[in-house]
Formats: sequence, C-alpha cells, structure tokens
Amino acid sequence: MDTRTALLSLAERMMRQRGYDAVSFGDLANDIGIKTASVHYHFAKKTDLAVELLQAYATKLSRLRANISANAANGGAAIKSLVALYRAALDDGQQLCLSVSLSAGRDSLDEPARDVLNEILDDTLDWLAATFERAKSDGSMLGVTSAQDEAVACLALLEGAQLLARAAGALGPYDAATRGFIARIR
Amino acid sequence: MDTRTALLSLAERMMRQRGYDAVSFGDLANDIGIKTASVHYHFAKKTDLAVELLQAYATKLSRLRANISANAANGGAAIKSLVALYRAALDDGQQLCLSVSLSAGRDSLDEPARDVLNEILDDTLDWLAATFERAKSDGSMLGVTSAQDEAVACLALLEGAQLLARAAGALGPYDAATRGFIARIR
DNA sequence: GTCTATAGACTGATAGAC
DNA sequence: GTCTATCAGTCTATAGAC
Repeated sequence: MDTRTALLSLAERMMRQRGYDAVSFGDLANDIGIKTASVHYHFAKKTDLAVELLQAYATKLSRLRANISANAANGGAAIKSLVALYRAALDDGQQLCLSVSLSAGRDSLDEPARDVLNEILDDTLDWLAATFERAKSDGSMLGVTSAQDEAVACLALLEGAQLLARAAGALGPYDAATRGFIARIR
Repeated sequence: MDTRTALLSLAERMMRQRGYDAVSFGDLANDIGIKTASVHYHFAKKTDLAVELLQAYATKLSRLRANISANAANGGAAIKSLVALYRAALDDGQQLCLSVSLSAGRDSLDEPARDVLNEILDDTLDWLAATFERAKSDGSMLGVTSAQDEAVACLALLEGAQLLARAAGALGPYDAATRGFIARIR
C-alpha cells in the first residue's frame, strides 16, 4: 500500500476513534514512520485530508447502500442490513462511523468539509426514505406512516446507538437500542 | 455573577457548541476579559473544569428528572417531558447537550471526567427504564415490551436527534426524529 | 484574584536539500 | 517522496509580583 493510501486509512481510523481535533499530522507521521513534512506533501492542509476522507466515505457508503438495495428481498430486509452495517462500523465499541465522529466536532471543520458531511447525511436520509417507502409498499415493516419521518428517526437511532455503544466500549447498547426497531420488520 | 460561575457557564456553552478540544483557556479568558493565568486560579487543570462542569450537569439533570417524575400525570407524560427537555437544550440547533458533546470527544478526557460521563448515562438510563415501566403499568404508552431496551433506544434516539438537528442548525430534524415516538404516547 | 512573564510542548505549515 | 530545519502561533501550566 502506498503512503498516501496508508495515511488515509490511518487518519480515518484515528479520527473515528478520537475526533478531528485530537488527530495531528504528528500522530499520523509517527505511526506511519515518516515526518510531518512528508504528510504535508500528500495533503497540503489538514482540511484537504478531511475533505478527501469524507468524499471517499460518501462514495463507499453510496456503493454499500446500492448493494443492499439490489440484494435485499424487500424494504424491511434492506433496513435490517443498514442496521447491521452501522453495527459493524463500531468495531466492538471502539470507534464511531466517520460521519458521526466528525459531526460532533463540526465547528472545527471548514466549509468544504462541512459540505461533504451534509451531503452524506442527505444521501443517507434519501436512501432511508425511499427504502421505508418500499417497505411500506411491500408490507415488510409494521407501522410505517411517514417514510420521511421514519428515515430521520432511524438515522438518529443508529447514530445515538453508536454513541452509547462507544461510551460503553461494547456492542450491547447498540443491540439494546435497535432491538425494538428490528422487531417491527417482518 | 462571580468569575468562577461565569467561567463555568461560558465553558459549558462553548463546549456544547464546539467540543472539549476546541475550547481553550485562552478562549475563556478572552471572552470573560481576564488572562489565562486567572482561569488557572479558578481551575488548576483543564480536566478539573471538565469534571466540575459534568458534576454540575449531572446534579442539574437529576433534579430536572425528579421534577418531571413528580409532576407528570403518568409515565407517558414524563417521557414526553424528557423529549421536550432535550429539545430545549438544542438552542435552535446551535448546541448539543453537554453529555453528547463530551461523549463524542471521549478520548480527550481523563478517567475522572469519563467516570462522571458514565454516571450521567447510567442515571439517565435508570430513570428512563423506571419511567417506561411506569408507562407500561398505567397504560400511557403503546407497545412497551422491555423497559430496559426502550430506555436505551429512547436515549439513543434523543442523542442522535440532537446530532442531526445541530448538523442542520435547526430544530426540524429533532422534531421529525421524535414524532413517531411521541405518537406512541396516549 | 488578577496580573506579567515565561516555560515547554505541540500545532499546522513552508523552504529547500537530497 | 522524503528529509532537515525552521517558523509563527497556540496550548496547558507555573512562578511570583501586586
């Protein structure tokens, strides 16, 4: 793996664990085994690193969601897969998903980075709303009234569940928080 | 208001808006109109400030929850009041509640601060579980099976809803996320 | 309680050699 | 691409005068 890719991968892991402010070029350089000046060669400013990280994350998430939609037998199964996806991102309660982690320290980011962050949220909510609509039509989920509201509620639940699980350093709270929701799926 | 109280109040507002790492003694000193050395007179270390902030927050929350319990006609009404409490804390989408904000940057805190953070979470979950039990008994909430799971799910929903509202800088997402949940209350 | 002054470490970032 | 060297700025924190 080339240095650039290694830096991106390390930065993602570190920022998901500690947040944007708590990760420095010095940390990254040290871990990789190079100097801070070399990190600056690959990413001129720290915000460039954040933006590229978020863009790669947005692309990856889009692909994963499209995959889920294509392979799910119905809307409910797709939603269930998304819950599993956010669960896997927790890494046993050690890290949040990048969007939650950087969302919390939002004010430390500049506008370009915040834009990609908003794009990720919007895309996720769009997918969720469409998928709840699908679940409503095919009858694979109980009690869906407003697909829009369900989408926001679902994302809030998953993000909050990640926060609680990370605080506990374990998956338990994530599972407890999502159990009732999952039970609505037929 | 004395300087110490002003510092606590300012630090709470700033940290709820930006997170722990992004608030410095310099920021606080500047805003109050004193020097950083004077801030250190009131709070020797930054972590002392965090711990005191969190302890005051824990006390305040306990009092508020006890008040809600005492004044609510039934369990459902109490839960509804808690949802309103977390909504008010948002300040129109400008800041998170202290516990969510510091939870995200958890790794920057030392053990004493993390301990109070966990205490806040545990107390909140205990109150929620007891209140869902109450709602289950008095029939003021639909579909309560496990009060424990409901408690975790409810807190996750409220914390995630705060995150989404702050990202949008508006209360809309909070209301959308909690609408379906509120509808279960009779 | 607040100040000046200062320490020592770390921050993001740049210039220029190899 | 990576290095050395360096910058100006910030950070938490302390000593000691007033």
